[in-house]
Amino acid sequence: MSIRQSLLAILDEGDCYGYQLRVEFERRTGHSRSLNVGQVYATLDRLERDGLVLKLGANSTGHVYYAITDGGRLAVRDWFGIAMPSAALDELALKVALAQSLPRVDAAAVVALQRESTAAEVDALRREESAGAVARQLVGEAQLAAAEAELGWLLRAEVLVRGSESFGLEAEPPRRGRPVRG
Amino acid sequence: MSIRQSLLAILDEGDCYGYQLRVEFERRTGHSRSLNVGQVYATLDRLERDGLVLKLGANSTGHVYYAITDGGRLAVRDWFGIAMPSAALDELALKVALAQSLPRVDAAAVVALQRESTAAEVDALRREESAGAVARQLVGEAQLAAAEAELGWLLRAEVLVRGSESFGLEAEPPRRGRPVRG
DNA sequence: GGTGCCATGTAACGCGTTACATGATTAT
DNA sequence: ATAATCATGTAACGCGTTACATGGCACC
Repeated sequence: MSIRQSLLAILDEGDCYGYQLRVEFERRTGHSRSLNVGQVYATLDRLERDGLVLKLGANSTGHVYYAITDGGRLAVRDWFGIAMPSAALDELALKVALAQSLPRVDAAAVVALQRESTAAEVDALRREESAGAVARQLVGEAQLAAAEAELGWLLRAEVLVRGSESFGLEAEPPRRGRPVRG
Repeated sequence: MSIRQSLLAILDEGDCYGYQLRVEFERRTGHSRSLNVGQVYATLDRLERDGLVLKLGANSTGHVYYAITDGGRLAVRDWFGIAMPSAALDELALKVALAQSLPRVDAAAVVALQRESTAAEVDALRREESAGAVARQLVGEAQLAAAEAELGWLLRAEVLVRGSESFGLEAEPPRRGRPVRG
C-alpha cells in the first residue's frame, strides 16, 4: 500500500518512466529501502487499471512515460491528508521522508496530522490499561509502546522537517526532466 | 509468516482441525487479532504441501484433523529459537503471547533471545547516527525509536511472562481434546 | 569483447484479506 | 421456524518478493 502511493506521489511532481520512478523513490527515501524494478512496472499496471495514471507510451527517447490523472492527484492528496494506522513506524517514516522530498507537499502538516492521530491513540491505549489475560496485556502494552515511540519520533520529525523546509534534497540536484541518453 | 508459524506451533501441542485452530489462535493471543477461517484452511494446505503437517482426514466426529510432522516440529523449534527481524513489535508481541500460552515453550527464553538481538540492533543503530540527508535521518531515527520501544517492551514482557509462568491461560480451561458434539 | 548499468517487462510464489457457497448443529 | 454458530472449503484480489528474459548502450 505504501509503494503504490509513493510512486503516485512522485508522479504528481511530473511524468516519469518506470526505471526513473525506482531511482526517484530510493533517492527520496534516503536509500532506506531498495525497490525491485519489477514491482514498479506491476504497480504502474495496477495504477493505470485503476485510472490513477495514464500510460503515455514511448516518447522520442524510447522511454515509456506515465502521467498522473485527476483521480491520481486526489489519491495523493488523500494519502498525505489522512493519518496512517499505527504500528507502522517504518512505513510512516518513509511517507514523511517522501513528503519532505516533494516541494509541493507540506511535510510539516503531514507530521502534525499524524501526531494528533497518534496522540489520540496513545491516550486511548493508556485508558484501556490491560486487565485481561497475560496475552492481552502483552499485546496491549506492545501497541502502547509502539504508539508512544511513534509519538516521540514525530516530535523529532517535526524538527527535522522544519529544519529542511524548502531546502529540498540538499546538494543532490533535482535531476528532473528527461535523462539524456542518445 | 506469523500466522503460518503460529498455527504450526499450536498443532505442536496436539492435533487440531481447522476451525479449532482459529479459535485456539485467537484465544491464545488474547483475542488481539481476529483470524479469518478461510486463511486457516489455506495455510493448512500450504503447510501440508511443505510437509510440515499431515492431513489426517475426517474422524468419527466428522472433523478434519491435522497433525504436525517432524519437519513441522523442527520449524516450530526454529521459530521460537530465532529472533524476529525488528520493526515488527506487533508480530513479536503475538509470538510471545502465543509462546506464553504454550506449556511446552519457554516463553522467557524467547523473550531473552529477542532481547539480545534487539539490544544489539539498538547499539548498531545508535552508532550509525545519521549524517546523511534528511530522509535518511528520518528513517534512521524511526528505526532506532522502534528498536528502543521494542527493547523497552521486552523488559516489561519479561516481567509479565515470569509472572504467568506455568499458570497457563488463567481461569480459561485448556479446552483441549475433541469438542463434544453429537 | 566482456562487464555492468539502463530499461522494460513477465511469471511464479508467499502471505494476507474479503467474499461467497454449502451444509450441520444448536439455541430461541 | 429461524437465526446463530460450527465447520469446511473455494475464488478472487492486493501487495510484495524473487527470479528470469531481453535488449541497448557505455566504458575499459
